[in-house]
Amino acid sequence: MYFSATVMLTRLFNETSLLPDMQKFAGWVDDSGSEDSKNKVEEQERSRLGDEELGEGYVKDDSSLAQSDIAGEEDDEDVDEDDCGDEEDEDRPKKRGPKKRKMTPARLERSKVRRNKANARERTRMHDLNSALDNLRKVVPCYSKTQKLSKIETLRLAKNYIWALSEILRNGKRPDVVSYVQTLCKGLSQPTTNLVAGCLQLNSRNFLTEQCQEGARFHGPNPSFSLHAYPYQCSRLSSTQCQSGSNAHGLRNHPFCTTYDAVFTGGASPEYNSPDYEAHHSPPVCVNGNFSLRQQEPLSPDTERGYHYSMHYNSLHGSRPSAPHTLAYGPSGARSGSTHSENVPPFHDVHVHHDRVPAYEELNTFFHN
DNA sequence: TAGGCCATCTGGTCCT
DNA sequence: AGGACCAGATGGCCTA
Repeated sequence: MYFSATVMLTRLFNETSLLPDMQKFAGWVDDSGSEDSKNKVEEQERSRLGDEELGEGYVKDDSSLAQSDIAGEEDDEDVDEDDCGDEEDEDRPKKRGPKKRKMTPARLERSKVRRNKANARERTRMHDLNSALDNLRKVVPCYSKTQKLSKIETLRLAKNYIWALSEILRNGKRPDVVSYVQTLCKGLSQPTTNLVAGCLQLNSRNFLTEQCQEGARFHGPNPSFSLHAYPYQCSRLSSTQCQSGSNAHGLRNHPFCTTYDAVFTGGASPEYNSPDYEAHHSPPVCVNGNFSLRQQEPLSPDTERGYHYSMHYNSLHGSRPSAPHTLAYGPSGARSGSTHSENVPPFHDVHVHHDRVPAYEELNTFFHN
């Protein structure tokens, strides 16, 4: 059995049976956004149907179908000729496969209907996929209704987010904000990096330059990151947008973005309960703690085109640190100061350490009951 | 104008 | 036969 990306995403975010208690726990209400997308889709469908009724829709469909069908009809004639000629010309190899039947007007019509139905199904499928992606956008850090992350960036950020949460659970300690942002931004484009940094109330330029200058900090005995230059300039988001923080240009603070303190210091974010939020805090879930180490694998130049990957995990080279308290995150960063002695597990009733695997199961049980 | 992103159509493949 | 999934092609929109 395999799960395609479509199935995974759709099941993950559309089938409420999978996550009812998690949603209950976190107060997720995904319907608002999906309503928007549904309305949009319905509007498009109405206009499309209207065009169709007017005979203006599916022009390309009809023409292409007509062309292919015409071609098919020509093929049919060829087949018929071949059939006649095969007996005469034995040198020519016989065509394999089922013989093409002549396209009668009825078959032509059925073919058109079938093609249109297939197109409609494909549209629906893609809409479902996009809807699932929209839901994913809402639960990853830095959700903005006006400045949506692209599909690929959404997936990358989600992957990093899961990774960061799993590291938090595994270590049972809060990371410093800079390391946390670094984890989230791994492999993201510069605009998205700026967006994430802005979401976390971190001046992205300072974040980047500071990291470049202080990169040595992350190359200690247990280095977590190495950071090189960011050659990318913010292209899609203006620099003012990127650096003015989460309130810029309609960007609304994502609960997780604004609640770094709330989550990791035990404080409460005043915005967290704001009705303005379209998204809700996603519960940290670590399925088994065994996240793939394939992040070290070379990325496909095709899929990763145009981006300069400037961060990588040095500590992910195959083996995990055996000590339960080995930090995958670097020392204290810009905001946390020297507060390691005050490190509080993000979830007071769950202490997850590397050598206590059942904690993950307990956590899963907690979220699924 | 180029490049990125996206929606849609389309034909192929696999499965039921 | 029909549906689901996938990838390629194409054209539109937006931004630098």
